[in-house]
Amino acid sequence: MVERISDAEHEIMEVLWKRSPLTATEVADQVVDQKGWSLQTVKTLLSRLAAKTVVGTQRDGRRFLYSPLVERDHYLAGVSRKFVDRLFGGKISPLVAHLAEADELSAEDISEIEELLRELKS
Amino acid sequence: MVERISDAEHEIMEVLWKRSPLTATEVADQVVDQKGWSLQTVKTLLSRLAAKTVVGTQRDGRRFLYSPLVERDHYLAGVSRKFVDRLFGGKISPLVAHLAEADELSAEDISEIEELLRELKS
DNA sequence: TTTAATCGACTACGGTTGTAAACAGTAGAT
DNA sequence: ATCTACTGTTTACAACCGTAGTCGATTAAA
Repeated sequence: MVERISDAEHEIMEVLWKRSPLTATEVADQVVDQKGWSLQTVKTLLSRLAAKTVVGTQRDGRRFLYSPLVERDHYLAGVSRKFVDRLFGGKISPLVAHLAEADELSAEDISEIEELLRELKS
Repeated sequence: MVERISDAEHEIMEVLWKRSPLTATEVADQVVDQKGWSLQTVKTLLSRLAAKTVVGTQRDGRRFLYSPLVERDHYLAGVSRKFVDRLFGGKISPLVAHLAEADELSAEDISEIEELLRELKS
């Protein structure tokens, strides 16, 4: 089971999943402006992620290089499962139905999903 | 925007969405065994939900009757949106793809979703 | 009418989260 | 050799969460 990752921590993970290893400052450069966080905040989040052993650290002189230790796919699969279980009794069709009802599905979404399903069946 | 509802609170909401209004004890009867909570815990959760104005209270003698003030559909739509936004860049097809890859989609799920999409397009 | 059961309100308390300041070590500049 | 800038570490702190004990009021029972 993958450790729980909070919302703010998840932002950091996304950065590292895009490219790694990175220093704290490099990570910060990609989120500070967008999220309005301070460098200190980013460092705290990185430490917490490291403590949870969901990112790994590698010394590079006086600083650390951070890299994800869990794969994005693996993590997403886990949280998706939990989400669908908790809110939709484990079935994804009600979720699709909900998004559909709320007009959250674009024509593009629809064709993409159809394509996916076609592949699945073949 | 609907107030944030925590996991434990959500359990309570599900009970109230099924039937309402209910007294605290009645709500508790439906979750205490299953979740291993005490009656006090249920009362606390109900109070917090009431404080968030996501359930309403109606005096009935010395006790309260609790009812949901937000519709389940509305709430689910909101959290689904947030979830898909945060983890999948707002697009649901990657979510479907994930569940599919993890073999989480049964043949039944697939046909249900196809049916949904057919309806959408008509 | 005294008592026992029941209600909601208030209090508690350790853990997590978001957000960061303060601090201490160190490498590089002067 | 000193100072400065940059690192990670430690500490902070309020809000939220899970989980519940306690307390004062009230009602139903005896």
